[in-house]
Amino acid sequence: MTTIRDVAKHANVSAATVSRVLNKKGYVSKEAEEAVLTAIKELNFRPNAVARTLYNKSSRMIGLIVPDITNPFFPELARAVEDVALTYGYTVVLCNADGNVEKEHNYIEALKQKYVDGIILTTNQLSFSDEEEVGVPMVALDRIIGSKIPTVVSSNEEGGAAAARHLIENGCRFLAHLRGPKGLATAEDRLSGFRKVVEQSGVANVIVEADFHFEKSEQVTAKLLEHHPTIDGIFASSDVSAAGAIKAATAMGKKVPDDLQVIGFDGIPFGEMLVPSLTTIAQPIYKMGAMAARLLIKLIENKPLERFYYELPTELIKRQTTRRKEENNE
Amino acid sequence: MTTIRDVAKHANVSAATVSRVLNKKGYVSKEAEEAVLTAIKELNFRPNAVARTLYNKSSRMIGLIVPDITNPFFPELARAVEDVALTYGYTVVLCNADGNVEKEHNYIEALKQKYVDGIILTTNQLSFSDEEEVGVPMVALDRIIGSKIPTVVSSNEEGGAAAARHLIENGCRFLAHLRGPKGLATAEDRLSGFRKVVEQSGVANVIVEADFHFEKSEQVTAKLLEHHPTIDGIFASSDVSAAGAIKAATAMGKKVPDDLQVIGFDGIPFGEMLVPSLTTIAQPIYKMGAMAARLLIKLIENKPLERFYYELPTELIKRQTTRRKEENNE
DNA sequence: GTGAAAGCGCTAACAC
DNA sequence: GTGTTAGCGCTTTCAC
Repeated sequence: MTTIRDVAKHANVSAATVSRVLNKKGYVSKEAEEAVLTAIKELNFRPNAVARTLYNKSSRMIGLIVPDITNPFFPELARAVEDVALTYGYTVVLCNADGNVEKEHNYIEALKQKYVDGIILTTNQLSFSDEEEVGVPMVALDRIIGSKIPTVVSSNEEGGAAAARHLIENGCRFLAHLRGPKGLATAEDRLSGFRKVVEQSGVANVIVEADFHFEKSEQVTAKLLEHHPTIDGIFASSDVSAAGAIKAATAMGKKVPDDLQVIGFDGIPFGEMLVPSLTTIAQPIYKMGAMAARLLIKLIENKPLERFYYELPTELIKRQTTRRKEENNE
Repeated sequence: MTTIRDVAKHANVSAATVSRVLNKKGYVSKEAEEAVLTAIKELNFRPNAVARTLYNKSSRMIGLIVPDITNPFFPELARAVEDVALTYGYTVVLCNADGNVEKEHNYIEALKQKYVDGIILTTNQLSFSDEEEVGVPMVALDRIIGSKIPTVVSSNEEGGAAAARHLIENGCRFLAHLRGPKGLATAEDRLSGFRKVVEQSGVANVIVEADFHFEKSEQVTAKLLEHHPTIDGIFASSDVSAAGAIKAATAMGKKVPDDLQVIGFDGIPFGEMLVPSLTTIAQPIYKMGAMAARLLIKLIENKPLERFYYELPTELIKRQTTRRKEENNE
């Protein structure tokens, strides 16, 4: 491995001078600079990032802690984070914490020991009190952790409301909501938006737990439709959950959207690939990830944040699993 | 930050002794050890990973370079790599190279500068001659890079053959293959397996490019079915591609599997969520990732590898997009 | 058994 | 402008 001292010798200057031209800091004469530059080329020198990190206490790495990259919501988020990180010269360390508090803690410790400059958390659990000083810049993504930690979410409550509105406007008269995990703020908000609209309009409704989970949604929907055959609209709290509902309904001989309309939540690419394609409340997933990354980098660089809470709008994407009922029009 | 010297002072020993107990290396008296251990507890000392890395030239990190984590084949692979890495005390740095040679090179350089212990490559391109010394342990995953780099793939050719066989056995008489990107070994192998079976059995067939891509598959299938309305079986080179084919066929009024049978390749969870659920040639994705990670760690630890080429079997998973044609039975 | 000292490769005071 | 030096926090010879 060639070091800064090798370069220095080769260019007949001192290590300090080489460091100066590398970091474009301090005065260096034109001649010295050129000598160093050519020496660097000739020796194919690359500065050792670890030595730099040790001195600077900054690794230009950020940690991204997700519950499970296998959950189709997260790859796009991760991609956005990575893209922005790359732009600013950071690399990202991926951690799957499975919503496990201990695993998450261990990751945070391990990341700190590596001098990561910041951490993006998209975890299920509140794994530590927000007041507790973590000692490293953090931002929360798609999860609300505490008032001290900058947060990026989408408008889950309004999204839930929009979903209910859409089904009702389409003529549905008995709605079901396949809700997400209890205690998870995003799931609670979607439920709350749904509930408000449904109560206001006086439409019959049931709410059941489905945990964002495909098989569980399938099972739960099967039972639900058995007990309440007149359900004609389902709002699933994730697109994967919606797919489970559609599968169960189809297996029982119900036609989507004719007998039963279904709307999901998330807007992952997979919804478009279903037949019929899935109507959904889309979150701006990539934007959320990118924004979280940008906020984190601002935090790292001690730049001022305008706010600590960013709520990005969701959008109703009408596709084929919902349709205005003709017979209800005059 | 508390350092090894703080601990040393607190325990009335030298830094060297602390280091010895930290690494369980060299002789340390029982008393000294205990004193150090309690000092560590009391001061809540955590060794600085970067300082260690600088000295040891090993970061206990591995780089994972994928084309795009957003492609649903890769999250499971990444998860497997991360799980195994965690088991052995490694963390993983995620890099999306977009099949871009330059990006990939930059990543490799950046990773080396960080003293990563090894790299797993799942890239589209051969980005450098295999002979060229990269200077860091590497393994290739789902891609064949060169004879010197240990490789993990699944049996793509046999999988392609099995797909063709399945369609033919089911009574299809005119097959189409939506092939993957030209020049990509896995895609070529699937094609080659398909072709062998089809030629041997003398079944009519067409081959078109679809690039593993949903929209492209949809468009290409629409054209294909227009020109060749009697096509009754499609082998798509990825599950996403199969979804595109199904969508196009359905849009044209064809019923799957009655009018047209479709089989995919990959075995990603998404295939099960489709209605009808997707018959596919499943790769053992998690296993492949886990094996690659284990091989890499062996390489890192200078343990002997049994082989340099591991081909894991694919498996036909029969679901609802294919079905034996009754009218063809006697 | 244990400590002093050197050094991993880099940066930043502080001289000159 | 440039070099010398100390030091980031750890590990490891080499004395004792």
